[in-house]
Amino acid sequence: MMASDDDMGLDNQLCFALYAANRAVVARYRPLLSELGLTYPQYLVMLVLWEAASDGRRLNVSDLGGRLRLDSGTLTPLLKRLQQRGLISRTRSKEDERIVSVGLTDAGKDLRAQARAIPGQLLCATGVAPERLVALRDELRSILAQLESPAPNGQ
Amino acid sequence: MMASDDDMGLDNQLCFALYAANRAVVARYRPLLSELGLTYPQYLVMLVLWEAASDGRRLNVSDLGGRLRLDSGTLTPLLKRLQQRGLISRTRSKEDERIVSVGLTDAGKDLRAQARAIPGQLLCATGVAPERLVALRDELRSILAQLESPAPNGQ
DNA sequence: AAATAATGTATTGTGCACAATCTAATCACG
DNA sequence: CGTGATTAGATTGTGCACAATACATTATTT
Repeated sequence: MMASDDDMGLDNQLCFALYAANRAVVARYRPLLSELGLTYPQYLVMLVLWEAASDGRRLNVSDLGGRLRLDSGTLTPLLKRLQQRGLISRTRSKEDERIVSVGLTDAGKDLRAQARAIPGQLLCATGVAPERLVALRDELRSILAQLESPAPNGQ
Repeated sequence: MMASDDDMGLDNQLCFALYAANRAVVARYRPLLSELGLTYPQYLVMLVLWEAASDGRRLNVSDLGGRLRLDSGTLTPLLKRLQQRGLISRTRSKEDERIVSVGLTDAGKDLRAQARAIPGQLLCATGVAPERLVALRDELRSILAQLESPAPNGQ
């Protein structure tokens, strides 16, 4: 299968669109999250914790990493900052001292109420119909799944 | 217009899909670009420079920033690293000493031949039909344009 | 011409991402 | 038990991103 310059064009255009759109979304969130004292990755961590907390669950660092596809090199300092801000607690498991369990403090739980107002504003800012956003989400998930699957597809 | 929890769901899912898909694409590029001694953002800069060089043009730092939506705080150190690797030249304009003009060295031009092989492999790795990728690109561009437009759309 | 403003880039500081390495704790097995 | 392998996090180092600031150069104003 030959790679043409047209391939190069589409691939590069798609890569840049993905790269730029993601940063544009983050940029739109930034001032809103700044009011909560959160960065965008911190917000994503909080979303996962809020969801788990609604079932009364705590999560390990590796659970968070699995959900967000982030490793300990990213999560450890991020979680320490959330802890310093009093939003989460980090405790070593008594059963297995290697494991660090992460849970929300009362302040962390309370922050959810303020965060509720944010997503609607962003959906609006995209100026795209919800059903197209659903389709977009599904396409991105499909690509994500493909890229995460092993298949380096020799040749 | 009320924001429901469903809104929160879609928005968060879309944000995460965008965030994760972008990083997954970058991760797929990484080993390929590593053979060229480039990072992903450096590769994007080189793409812009390769395109300009085909017309014999040099670009200012602000031109690169406009294309890639990056500011000098990101570009200056990135360009210095490309210069250290001998891929680009950075020269102050004689007419206006504030301006730094960026152009490709011979080594930088030669690297394009090696880079040609890369995009095809990535298109293949997505496992998605080209026409769907075109549609995805256009959706992302549309969102990007909306988010970059001023319209905070009061209320 | 002198003062002021605007422009283009550079610098500094914070916070991701991720590779590579390290450490400590658990597990597997003889 | 003890040895080695595995696992979960933490640490270190590099390179983006971006806000804020600084700096030098050019343009504008008076």
